[in-house]
Amino acid sequence: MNKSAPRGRRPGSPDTRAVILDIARRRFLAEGYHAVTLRSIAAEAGVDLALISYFFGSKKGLFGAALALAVNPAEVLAEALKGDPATFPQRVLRGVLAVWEDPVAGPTLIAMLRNAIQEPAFGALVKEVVEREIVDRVAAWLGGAAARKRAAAFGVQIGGLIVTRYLLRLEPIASMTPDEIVRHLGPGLRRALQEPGQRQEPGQRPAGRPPGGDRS
Amino acid sequence: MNKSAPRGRRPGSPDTRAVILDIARRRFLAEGYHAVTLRSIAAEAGVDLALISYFFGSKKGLFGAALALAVNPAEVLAEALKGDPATFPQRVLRGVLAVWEDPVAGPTLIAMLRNAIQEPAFGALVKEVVEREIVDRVAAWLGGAAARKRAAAFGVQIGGLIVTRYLLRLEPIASMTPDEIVRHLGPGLRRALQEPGQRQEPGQRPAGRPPGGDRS
DNA sequence: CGGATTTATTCATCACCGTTGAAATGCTAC
DNA sequence: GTAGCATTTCAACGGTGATGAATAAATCCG
Repeated sequence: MNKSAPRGRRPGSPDTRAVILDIARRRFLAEGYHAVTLRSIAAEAGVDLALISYFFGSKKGLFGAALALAVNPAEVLAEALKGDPATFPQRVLRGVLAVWEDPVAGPTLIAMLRNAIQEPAFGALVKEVVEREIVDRVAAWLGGAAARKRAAAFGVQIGGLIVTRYLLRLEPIASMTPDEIVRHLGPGLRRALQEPGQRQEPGQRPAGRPPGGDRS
Repeated sequence: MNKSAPRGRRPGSPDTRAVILDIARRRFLAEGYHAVTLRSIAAEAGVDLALISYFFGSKKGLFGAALALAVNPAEVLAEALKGDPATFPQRVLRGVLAVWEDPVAGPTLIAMLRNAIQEPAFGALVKEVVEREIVDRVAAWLGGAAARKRAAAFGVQIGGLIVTRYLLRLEPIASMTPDEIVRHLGPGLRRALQEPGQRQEPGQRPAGRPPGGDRS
């Protein structure tokens, strides 16, 4: 019972590369980077192990290629930046929740973040993107004194939400509804955007700061 | 040049177990779980590979044993719960910063958290401890409506601080001084502890809310 | 003291992992 | 058609964590 396929190229034009990529994506998301072996992917694709190296160079290369087509999280922010400044935190929260709970984008982002936390090379990339695309933009939008630090305080809370809700799945944060999240996190988020000395005036946005303001 | 040690037990009473544990701790903290091989630890300890399995069962067992003697993060909270309620957030922030920047406890906690995020079994343990020791206690201390959810909003921010500052080392949060952290995160943290509907009155703790203890 | 038991240690080996180089085969351009 | 390129399998390598058997010291017990 010699079932080994003949040696060279297969007849027809089967897109083997795409098949491997599909299987890899599904497996990596479901089981995590280290738990998935190249051999098992090759077996599931009905393909020799070496073909994966041929197409993607290495296991890391395959992982990167499989998870490449994620959404760009910066778009959520760009969208949220456009509306009424008074409700900016709510919009960001809604957007973040929508993206991270999207059945295709969410798991991809989670897998990427998981790996960023343990793989320094990958982590540096995430770090750079977040700093440039998130912190700097919020800081520019904020203006005023210590804008970058206020943006950081904002980012801390968004990051905390993501990690506790989606990575560690801590309760009760993991099972709260989006409305509850907005209700409980919105005020603190808004407060973090203000300048630290200031008191919050009831019923209005902190005065004297038109949204197109000066740089930090 | 046959340098192989004789087979059985060594003379004297060398505490080989402790030696292995020491080396393992240093290496795991410096290089991370996956980068360290049991063989390299065994070599550095001048010991056969199988001895590690004999003492600790598996690589995971060794990792757990090597990182077991960490501080109890719940103590930080217990300490902070005792003082003036108005400055509770500041005390927690100072305590968290002190522990996570401690040269011995800090790296241990970071390594544990890193692994908790990628290893579901280990993550479940962290999850349980945090929920029981942190969230529940803060909720009990808070009292009032939706105490557990307000405590969760608090925990989100503390968790976000830890992840962004110590795990991902995002700027500018990673290089801010403790004073700056307290200045920028304190107000948002205090706001998260209040009940969501309320407006913050300047200069005092939230006044007596209507006792309509509605579950959210 | 001396034999039996427990504890510590090495050796040899296993199955599996990711990577690599060589060979074989089909497809495409000239 | 045939030369070259893209795809595919095969075979092997060194490295990994785990495990069972052999051996020697320490300890217990009479």
